[in-house]
Amino acid sequence: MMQSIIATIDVVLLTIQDDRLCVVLSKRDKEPYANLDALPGGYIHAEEDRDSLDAAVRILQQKTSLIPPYLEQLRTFAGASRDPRGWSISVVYFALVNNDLIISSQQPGLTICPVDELRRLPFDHNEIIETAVDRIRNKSQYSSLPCYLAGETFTLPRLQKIYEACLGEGLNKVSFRRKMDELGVLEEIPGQTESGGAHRPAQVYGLKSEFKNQLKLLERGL
Amino acid sequence: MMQSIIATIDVVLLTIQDDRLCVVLSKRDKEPYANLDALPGGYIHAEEDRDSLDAAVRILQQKTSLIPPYLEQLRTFAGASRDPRGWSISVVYFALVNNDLIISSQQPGLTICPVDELRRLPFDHNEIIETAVDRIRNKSQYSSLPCYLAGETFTLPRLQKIYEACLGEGLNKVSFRRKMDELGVLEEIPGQTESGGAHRPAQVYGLKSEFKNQLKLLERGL
DNA sequence: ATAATAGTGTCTGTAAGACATTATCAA
DNA sequence: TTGATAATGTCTTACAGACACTATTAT
Repeated sequence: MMQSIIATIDVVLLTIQDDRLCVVLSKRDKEPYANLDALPGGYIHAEEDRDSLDAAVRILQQKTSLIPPYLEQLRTFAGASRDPRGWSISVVYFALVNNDLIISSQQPGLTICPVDELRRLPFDHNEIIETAVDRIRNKSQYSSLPCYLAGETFTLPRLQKIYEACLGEGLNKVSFRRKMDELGVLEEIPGQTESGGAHRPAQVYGLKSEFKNQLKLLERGL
Repeated sequence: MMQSIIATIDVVLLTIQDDRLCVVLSKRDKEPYANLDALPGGYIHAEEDRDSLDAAVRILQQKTSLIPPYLEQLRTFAGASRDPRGWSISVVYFALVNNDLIISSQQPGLTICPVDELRRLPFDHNEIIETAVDRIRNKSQYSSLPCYLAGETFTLPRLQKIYEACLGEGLNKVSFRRKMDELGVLEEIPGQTESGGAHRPAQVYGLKSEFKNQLKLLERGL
């Protein structure tokens, strides 16, 4: 005789705030752990979700009012002891979004917290976030992934800060620029510069349209 | 009202046969698709499996009589249309094993098939295997992963063939050996060589014991 | 002018691949 | 000896990081 298994989706939504990698938490409105901050999540709805990606998009939309520019499956966390309701499966998704979009979403109950300053979270959400941070660290080494954190337009110094926040270490400026050039996903926005103080203004770039929905990989890492 | 969701495990068990990357298929003993070859899989048993890894080990043991030296989660495939029984979640694991162990397991109903010669399989198992091949391709570039396909002892030319089968491309011998040296997971077995014909015999190596249960990563890939 | 950061040129050490040479076996 | 593969030495080229220099702004 089979006892029933709870099927849920959780999303690790990452963003950059003050040059730091942060995770977006949502205050839970139901038990268990009502009123505590946790990863945005919810049940899979077999009647309306065609697959788990569908479910992740729906849940993210409900909890954060956002459609992030990047969303992929992270991993599944499943077992008897991770949820007080019983044996549960959580298919976890991993999303990136520019901080400004979160602010402008005006969704109540959201908290943005640096990933290295998290307190104890409900369920196994700390472990899940660790896994997500490992993933972004890894992919940032050889792909255009962090560009999805940067918003529509950005300067190269800004993008380097984002890569550094993702990787958790400083990068060589010359090498970084060579690699971005090699990646070939950026396009200079002609004539547009950003003057951020008493110094030479920086050229503004955007993602080439063909890479807005497609990661580009490097042969050798950064 | 929630309709129930089927929770299963499938395992992509990969091995090397005749210098080719192969997947181990198991003849299904139940409907749907009874008597067809498919990935070894089964229901999660909430009463006896503590988590999904437990379930994968149990199912693999039942279907193949094997405990592979390497087992990790691959990805979850979930949706309404992948299984005729209804909305299903399959948490898929990815395992590596030396071919000799499969032979010696004597388990009936197993087929070993090159991954590039697969016919149409039940469910979304073709897509799942593709994902697994992508994974091994990727990890083989910068880790000791393929060593788990090599058995207890092996020569460097043999290991290079295995890496090449995983990567789907030839490798430079000198670079390969430098990288294996840099990885530092191998130990020469003193005095032991393998004479495979009318030529100089090759030195035999094994995995250092501290790496038998731990992947080692390269800073830069092969 | 000065300070501050953006952006680029150039040098150097390292690492990867290509090639060649030596080693060791069977026939 | 010959042929085959193992194993290693060495050369060349490419690339990553370091450093320095130029560019352009605000004050």
